[in-house]
Amino acid sequence: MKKGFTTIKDIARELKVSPSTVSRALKNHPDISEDTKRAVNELAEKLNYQPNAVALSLKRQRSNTIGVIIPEIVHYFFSSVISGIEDVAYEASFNVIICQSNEMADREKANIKTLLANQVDGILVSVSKATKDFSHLEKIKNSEVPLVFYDRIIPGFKADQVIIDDFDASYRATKHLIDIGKKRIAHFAGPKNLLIGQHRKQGYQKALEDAGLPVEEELVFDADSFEKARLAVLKVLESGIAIDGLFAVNDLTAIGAMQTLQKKGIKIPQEVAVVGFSDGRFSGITDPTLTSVDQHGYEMGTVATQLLLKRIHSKEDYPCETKVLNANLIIRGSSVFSP
Amino acid sequence: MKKGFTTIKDIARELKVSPSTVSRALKNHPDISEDTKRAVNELAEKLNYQPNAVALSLKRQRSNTIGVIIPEIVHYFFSSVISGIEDVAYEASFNVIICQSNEMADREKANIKTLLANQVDGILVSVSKATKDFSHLEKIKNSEVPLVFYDRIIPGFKADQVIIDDFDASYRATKHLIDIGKKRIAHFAGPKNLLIGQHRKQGYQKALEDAGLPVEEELVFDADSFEKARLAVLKVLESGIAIDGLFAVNDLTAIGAMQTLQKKGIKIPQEVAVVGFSDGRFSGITDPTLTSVDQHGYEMGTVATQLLLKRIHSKEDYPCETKVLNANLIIRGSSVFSP
DNA sequence: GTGAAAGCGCTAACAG
DNA sequence: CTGTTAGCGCTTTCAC
Repeated sequence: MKKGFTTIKDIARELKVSPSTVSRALKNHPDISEDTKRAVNELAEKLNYQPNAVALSLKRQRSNTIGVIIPEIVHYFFSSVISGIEDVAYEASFNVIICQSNEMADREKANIKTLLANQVDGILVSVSKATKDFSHLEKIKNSEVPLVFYDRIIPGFKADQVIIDDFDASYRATKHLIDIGKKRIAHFAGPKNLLIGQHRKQGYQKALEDAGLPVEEELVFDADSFEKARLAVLKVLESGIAIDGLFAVNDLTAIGAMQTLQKKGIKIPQEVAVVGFSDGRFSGITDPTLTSVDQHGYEMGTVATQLLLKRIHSKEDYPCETKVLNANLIIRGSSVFSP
Repeated sequence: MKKGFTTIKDIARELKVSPSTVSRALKNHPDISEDTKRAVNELAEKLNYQPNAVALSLKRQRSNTIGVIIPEIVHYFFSSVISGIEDVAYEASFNVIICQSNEMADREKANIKTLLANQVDGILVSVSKATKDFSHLEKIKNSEVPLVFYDRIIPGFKADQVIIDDFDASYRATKHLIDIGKKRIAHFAGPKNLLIGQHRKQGYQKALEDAGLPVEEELVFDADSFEKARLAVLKVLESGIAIDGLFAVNDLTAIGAMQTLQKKGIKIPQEVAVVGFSDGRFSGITDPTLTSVDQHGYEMGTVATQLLLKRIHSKEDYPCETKVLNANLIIRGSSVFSP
């Protein structure tokens, strides 16, 4: 393509030496005389020589590139994961090819095909919600290209993985509400069929249990969006269920709930304290600011990439690793102590 | 790398034909007999043959890959741009290599080097805030790799570009406030040295002018963040400047202002109507919801990529194009008509 | 200390 | 209809 890209041959021709000599000189091979080295490096500099990474990949049978499959890049959590991936990859001189599945199984499949065709040295995957059939992922395993799952894993699939301890995070979020003196804490829960929703609910219930508080199903509501939260709050208020705390499965839900509570004249955190689960960067701009679990997307990206690079660089096989990240509870205005 | 990747040679050997025959059969070349084609395709299928994209790139001198340099992926605007890029690239069977500059000039430079070394067929750039020296970008131009700027351009640099009409958007935002009956509209402005800030302020002023309203410098405040907005509002209130409308240079600023106004008992939009400029997805979750300019990041990504692909596929040179996208004003609760 | 040659996987011009 | 050959840019044995 682009004419004007200097190759090793160009340098060799000009200097009347062989391409192999140039190649060696450029990598400072001990066999080459100082004179030749100097001449080669000077000319390379002058002609702005750049090694052709594609030729190198073909030769070396490795591309110094890792592939990433991400459900949807526009979510703050995922973009921060990418940011972490990118940073670690950059440090290790690896490129990153990003593919979005847009939550479609077909697209995920096509992405994997592309990545494999491009000889990526490893693949990071967060599976799409629509993926039911895992044969394309099995195919990666068979191709001996290292594979690491992040966030959305496939239970039982043998591969390295990085996940968040949803149970623990929810436990701590709920415990925090208990610690500041709340006794009837509602939970706005996610879909029952998603692992993530189950774990968060279980953490909530365990915290109540451990504190000797009753675990009541009537305090758990099916609400995992801004709008559903509004409705759920209205339902709570109408039915006369008295609550003094709320742990929501995500931030948007928490924010929807806060707004509706406030509209009804309920003071936050004095009357009802609220804790969310971070999937955005909303927590700092609400009024009051929202206590929330920080999912550490960036860290997840770095850890997953480190796992992958380790696998790529290792000669022999070793057992799969699972890293469980602890999510931090960031305490903000919506749940400060208020006796 | 990965053993077990089937190559054309493997198929050829097994079928006792030459690699070229296999190559031709696979691309349905008319010269090849139906029998051979069938045999080849069947075996290819069976062995799960995938063409090696790296070898193809080397051969063809084009990689079917475009490089993207993005300041920071975690911003909603930028991640939505990527989403647009990705979608168009995917349709055209192009891969996308993403590099973050993290607003650092060095990193941007290194990224470009990597992209060129990887023989990308074109590059999309939004320049980092720190970039003062443009030699690395000039280098792209010299290398004959097509280059398209999106959002952050370099004035005077000859290349295709896609930008948003900040002036027009601000004009319409301000005009909207005037249309709903506001007469003393403040502007919370961005840094004076950034083009973007200048244009937004100019659009604001022109709208006032055209409506026959006085253009007062005392109504323009240096405030482009959540926190600065708080302080600016307090200043406004203390100084007794009466305002009934506010156009902020971005959403976070608008939200900070709204909250402070509300805390002081001022009703939005009845007493003061507020309009932001979207750089996030906050507008739907504030109370009231925030009227804001939608920057159409996704569209910017698609348009920029189309421009780039056109340039990549075109044989002859043609004059640089500049696409100016109109940003929509999305009217929400913070500025509904209230006589 | 340097060069020639082979080869990574694929294609295409040229032969037959 | 199919095979041979050369070559994309680079590295790396093997010779000298």
